[in-house]
Amino acid sequence: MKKTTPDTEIKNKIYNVARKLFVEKGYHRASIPDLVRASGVSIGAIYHHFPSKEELARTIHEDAVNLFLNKYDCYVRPRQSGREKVRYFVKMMFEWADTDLITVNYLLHARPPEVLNCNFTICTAEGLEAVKEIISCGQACGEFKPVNPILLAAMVSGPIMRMIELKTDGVITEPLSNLIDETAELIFSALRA
Amino acid sequence: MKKTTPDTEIKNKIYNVARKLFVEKGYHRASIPDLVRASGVSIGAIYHHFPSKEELARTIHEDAVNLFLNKYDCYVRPRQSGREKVRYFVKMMFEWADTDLITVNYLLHARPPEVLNCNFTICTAEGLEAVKEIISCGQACGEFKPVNPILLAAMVSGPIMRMIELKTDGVITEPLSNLIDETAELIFSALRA
Amino acid sequence: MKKTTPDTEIKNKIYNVARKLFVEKGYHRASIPDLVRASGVSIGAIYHHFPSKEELARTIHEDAVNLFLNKYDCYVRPRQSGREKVRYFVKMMFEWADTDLITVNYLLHARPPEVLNCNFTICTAEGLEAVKEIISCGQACGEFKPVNPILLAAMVSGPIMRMIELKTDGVITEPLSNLIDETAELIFSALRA
Amino acid sequence: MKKTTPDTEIKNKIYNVARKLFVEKGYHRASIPDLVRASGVSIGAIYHHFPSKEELARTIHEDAVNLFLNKYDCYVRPRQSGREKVRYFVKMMFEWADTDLITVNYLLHARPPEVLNCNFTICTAEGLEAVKEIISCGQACGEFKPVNPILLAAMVSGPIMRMIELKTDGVITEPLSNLIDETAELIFSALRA
DNA sequence: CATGAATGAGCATTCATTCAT
DNA sequence: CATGAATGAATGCTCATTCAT
Repeated sequence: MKKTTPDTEIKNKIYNVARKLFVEKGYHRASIPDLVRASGVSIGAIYHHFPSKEELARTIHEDAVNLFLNKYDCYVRPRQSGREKVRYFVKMMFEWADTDLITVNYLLHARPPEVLNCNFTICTAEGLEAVKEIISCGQACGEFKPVNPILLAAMVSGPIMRMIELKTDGVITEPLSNLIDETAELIFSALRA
Repeated sequence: MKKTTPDTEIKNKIYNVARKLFVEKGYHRASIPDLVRASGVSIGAIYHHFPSKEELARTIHEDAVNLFLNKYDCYVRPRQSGREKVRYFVKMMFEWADTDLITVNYLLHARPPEVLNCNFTICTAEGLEAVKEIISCGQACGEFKPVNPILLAAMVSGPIMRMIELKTDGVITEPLSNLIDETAELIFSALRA
Repeated sequence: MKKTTPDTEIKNKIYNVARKLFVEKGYHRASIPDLVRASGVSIGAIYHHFPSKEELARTIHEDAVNLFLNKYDCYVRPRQSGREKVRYFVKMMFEWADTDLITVNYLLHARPPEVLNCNFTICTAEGLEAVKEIISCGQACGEFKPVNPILLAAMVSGPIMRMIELKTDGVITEPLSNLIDETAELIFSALRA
Repeated sequence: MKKTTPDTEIKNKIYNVARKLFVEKGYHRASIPDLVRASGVSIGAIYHHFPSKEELARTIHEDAVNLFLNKYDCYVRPRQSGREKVRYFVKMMFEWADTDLITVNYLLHARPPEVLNCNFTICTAEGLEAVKEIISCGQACGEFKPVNPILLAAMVSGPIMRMIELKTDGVITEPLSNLIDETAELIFSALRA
């Protein structure tokens, strides 16, 4: 994994505050002056560490994607059955959301297409690939229904994303990790052949 | 249903172009000059018909919400079983998305909370109520699993939203209406007791 | 006296509301939309009766000037002595201010130079002439001090304007007409030889 | 005295040009682009140094008020008799007007009430207090007539303001300082018991 | 006569970015 | 490395005015 994450203290400050603001207010409403205010760092310092606001956003985004892919490799890929992969995918996302809702929301909602030229959410590009891999594994061994795989992918990612949104919006108040098994089971009961 | 939709030709032009741009570029990136360019209407005309950009967005948003609620009342509420309600909800959303993807996406993604003071997506506020109504109906008669209703709600709305996103992103190319039965069945198999 | 004052009901409405707003908010802050709001008259009607906002202001201003000159001719000019002229000038202004503070303030403060190309306050142009006439009359017959007439003019107009300002600002609450004799006497005691 | 006056060169430039334009054209007609044109400073620089046009005006205004109050404390307050106070007040204002007509006119005419929330001219608020102090001192020791003090105040401030206006309008061409004694004497002859 | 939709120049302000210190 | 003064394009919006009805 390419390490893009900042290492000096001040760079870290900028990075973290930026991620928070981008999620809270959206990329366009989070201005450099906002960032300066919220971080206590100078304009100059921001432009010293990042070539532009857009590049700062891209860095944050790519780090989140890489984190996602890493987590996926660790948590999900090693599982043998489709059912287990689904369970661990839910577990991975819910625990991550409990730990760092900001990053997860960035991944889900920062709507990079508006900002960057890439178009990534968990179910698009690399994200979509991950979920499709779960599906094709489950379908290959006859564990999942032999229907349109895109549809099954939506059955996996859709509820997970919704749950995280509902957590973010305060509709769900308990930790998502309490709901891992129930959610995974429900999703699995839709997929199972 | 309160009719907020514009009636003069030019007001309509502004309204439609605005909705399109707000979805395509997001509220903040869709500037008034953009709107002027895209619609051929003058700045003054926009402000003659709508008191502000924000109010224009709010009008569009409320119209979409009202449309959703109306459709829900017509399509979904009259169905007797939970299964039928789910099927007609999927049908309603997929056919709507095929007919007017812009409005549906506005509803799903325009993220009005950034802009407006309301916070509505199909699964929040009125939208959430609609889906919860489906769930509680299905649970009341023992048709659906007696688990956390929020979770079941996410199992309904999540996949639908995902499918519409995938259609928007071009991952799905066929009309969503081709996938109504399959999707509804899949969702139902997750919910069923 | 050239009669510029409007005669139709609607023209009158525009005229009176405009004068009020020009004094209250100043010419530049009193917008045509404000005028429409405050008068209930349509934009079109305003432009039907007056060629432009500036011309409307000029009309109002010239009427006020003409009114001033007429009043001067009636009240002040016929007086024989400087003392009487001063007394009647004070009387004229104070009674006018009690009756129609708006017009008087327009005359004093609308600062037409900002707006129009004329530069008139009671003590400039025609206004100045009036006061200078009082002074030269009083000086000619040895009633007033033989000092710089401009200075004496300032001694007449300055206190009168100040009193009207203080009335407008609410510092003086009683009718100015109660103060006519006292004021005139005070001014006269400064001028008298 | 709180020092609000700017200290960097560019801030000074903005400040001085703004004061000049506000007096010449009035607050509302003096636009930021005008300011940019007249000062050679960029828009950004203006907003870097002052949070808004209104705050810029308020700063200028408050500085002028403070300057007035300081001058009053130095020149007028130490005088013992009412006559001397009047003389020094005239002297202070006339010399100030000769030196910096712009600031004095700002104080007299910028009509901040339209803009700001304070309502200060020499004879209102702090200004009025200053003149009233002169009056009450003179009345206390029987030097001035025992009439309505507001009236006496108008006899002091009115002619002074008129003279400065006449100087500004070009009616008076010689330095006002030539007229100090004559003016003070005239005013005093009105006040004296 | 009267209306009000339409126009577009102009305004106050924000913001990403540069660069001299 | 770090600062923050300076820039000016771009934005949302207001307003005097025109003109078809």
